[in-house]
Amino acid sequence: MEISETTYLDELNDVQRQAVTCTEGPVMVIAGPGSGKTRVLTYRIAHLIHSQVYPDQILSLTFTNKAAREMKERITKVAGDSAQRLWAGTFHSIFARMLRVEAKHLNYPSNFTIYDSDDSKSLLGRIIKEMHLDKNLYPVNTIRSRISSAKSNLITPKLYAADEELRKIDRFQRRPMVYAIYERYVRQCFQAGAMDFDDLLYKTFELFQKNPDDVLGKYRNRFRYLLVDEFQDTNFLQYAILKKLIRYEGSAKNICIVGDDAQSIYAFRGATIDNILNFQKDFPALQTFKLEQNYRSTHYIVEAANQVIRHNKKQIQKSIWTDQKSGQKIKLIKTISDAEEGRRVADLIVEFKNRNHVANSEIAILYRTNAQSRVFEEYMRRYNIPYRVFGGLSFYQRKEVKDLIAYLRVTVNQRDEEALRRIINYPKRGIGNSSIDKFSQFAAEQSISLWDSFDLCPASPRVRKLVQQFKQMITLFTDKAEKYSAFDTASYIADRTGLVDTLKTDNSIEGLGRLENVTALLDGIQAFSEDDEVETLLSDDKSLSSYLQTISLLTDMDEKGDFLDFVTLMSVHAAKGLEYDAVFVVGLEENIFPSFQSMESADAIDEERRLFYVAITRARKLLTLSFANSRYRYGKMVYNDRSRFLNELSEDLLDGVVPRRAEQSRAEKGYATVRGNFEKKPARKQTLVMPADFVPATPQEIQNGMKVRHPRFGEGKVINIDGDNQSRVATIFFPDISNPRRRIMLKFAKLQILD
DNA sequence: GTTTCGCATCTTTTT
DNA sequence: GATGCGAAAC
Repeated sequence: MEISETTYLDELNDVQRQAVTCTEGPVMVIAGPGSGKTRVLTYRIAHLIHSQVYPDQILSLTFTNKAAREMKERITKVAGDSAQRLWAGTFHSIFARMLRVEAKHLNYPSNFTIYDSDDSKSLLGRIIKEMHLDKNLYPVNTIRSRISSAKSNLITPKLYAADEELRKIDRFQRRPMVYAIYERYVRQCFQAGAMDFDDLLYKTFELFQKNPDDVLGKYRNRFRYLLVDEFQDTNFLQYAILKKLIRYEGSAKNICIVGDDAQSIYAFRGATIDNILNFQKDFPALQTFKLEQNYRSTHYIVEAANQVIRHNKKQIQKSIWTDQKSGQKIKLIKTISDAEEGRRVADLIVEFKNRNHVANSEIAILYRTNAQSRVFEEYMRRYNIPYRVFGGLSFYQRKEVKDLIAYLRVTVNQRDEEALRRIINYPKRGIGNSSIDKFSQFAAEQSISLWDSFDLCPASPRVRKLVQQFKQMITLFTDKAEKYSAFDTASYIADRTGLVDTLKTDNSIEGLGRLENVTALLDGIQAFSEDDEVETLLSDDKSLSSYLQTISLLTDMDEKGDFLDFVTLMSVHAAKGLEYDAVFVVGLEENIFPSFQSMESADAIDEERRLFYVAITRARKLLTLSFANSRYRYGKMVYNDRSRFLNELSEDLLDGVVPRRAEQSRAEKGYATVRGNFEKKPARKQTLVMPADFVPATPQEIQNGMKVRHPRFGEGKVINIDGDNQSRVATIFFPDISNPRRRIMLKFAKLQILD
């Protein structure tokens, strides 16, 4: 049953209605928190369908599966079942779906494997090892993000190798071989018939670039209307793909982007605000709408959000307001320890529930890092409050689940080296590391896959026999997968490999849990195989290969369980787009929120502030902020000052306040502020505090022999200068640190001249 | 080839 | 505090 047009348009305010009905040409909607953004997006799509646009001509891109699913559901309510044919999904899932169809244009198999970040990391680790590079100089995480950002900026290995700027930075960081690692990583992924998360975007661009007529043309014709949610979180590559699809000669340029620069919290992984700025240039006929009325939160909460975000200079001008009552003041809680913080929050949750009779599902605890969840879990258990932790280890990342999935992956794609290595000797079958290394080396020399080396590489009769047995088993699985359903194949594999039997012999509590997880995985596969309701990447494709591609893009946010009543525990990042009656933002301390990694750059602090802005605007009625004087980190006690963000709130909004001035900072009292445990010197001079009016010296100002101060390393003396202009590098001696001779690239350093 | 133990590192945030 | 890796023992 559909709702008539007049009805749904009546549910919108003036600006919202304009944003919905202005369907032709480029449109930008700047949407403050709680301003009805989702409503605008869904009604806009519904309106298009009402205006005789076919649902499958509409492409709607979001960042999470959950957002996409909700949107589809809501549109179906307004526009009827035909909305199911809408193309709505995450960038990654929509493009994976296209790539599956178009794989042959890229010389990839359509059942290509999607490498998750663990796969990428283990592949990179192996490459670094094989190249005999020092893993301390080449940490996988750093290398991975370097490669990821190269891909996100459309820099191929070739371009990377030729890019003097990039190479110079790498050399400066004593990692001159990054380009070679990148080249090899890309080659191995291709060899394995695998794409990583970035490839799903990168290869889509490449696909469009290389096949402008037959492929790109097809999708241009199909998608007449584009919608992009959370546009502030798109990166260069995502925007490049969007432009391919919509910005061409003769295009109607029906693209609608929705976003909020104040909620941009993914700059760390390449999202760039430039996209919003460029959008106005790339689409001159742009019409802009600003949604500024907040319908979600009480006045106090909206005001707090405004006060905080005001400290960020770079912003699109807008003023968020609400006509709601003041509501309850914001609770501010100070505790002596992290455990105490857990207890107080649990107390308040009980109190809030008793007083207001709200469901658990209306309550959320939000923290900066997933590791902070532990104390809260403990107290939720102790108080018998049902809760659920999102983030952290997801279901599909658990060892036993990954093992079975690895078998399935190899069954579908034998070249999938990450999966193959995981299971070739699990359960134990006598094929150890030295044998695998031999095969692997041979494979590299011959440029063939590890799997193919099993037949070609010379080996002892014993190893040969074992490997052939393994190979036959997998081939048998592959045959099964072609004849039987994904579920039948998977159960057969779980049985035949002895995975389930191994787990059954373990009667410990954890062992039982593991068995349960494998059973749950099999249940999931069954649901996928047999249940039409379960969403798949390609709606009609129930193959094992389709299953694997589908789950590799799921996160535990996407698990069901909406019907259960639990308190939500999650990171602030994960909470974006969600809302709750009562929100507890915890751990508001320097070095945590804002994170210590952000301390040295003003831009990073601004991003932390936007993150805090996102956190507080999740609350509808009650917002509670808390911080602890001490907490355990890596099993060590650390002491942090209250977060600077708390000082950006005016006292008249706060309740239960610790008077700010009375709360003398530890640094003022002369204590050394312990920042994690990475610098072990206990009584370090307070060189970390830079004067408020501090302006960093320009690279040219720094001269040999000068005394300078570095925000992290303290005072030091310049003992050498080399390079010029942009690549001017100083060698500075910092007596206060463990490794006192440092080479500092002046372009990046924030030095203060002391002479 | 397999197991065990000690050590280092980890924690930012996610598709 | 947990995990994962490498060296050394088995």
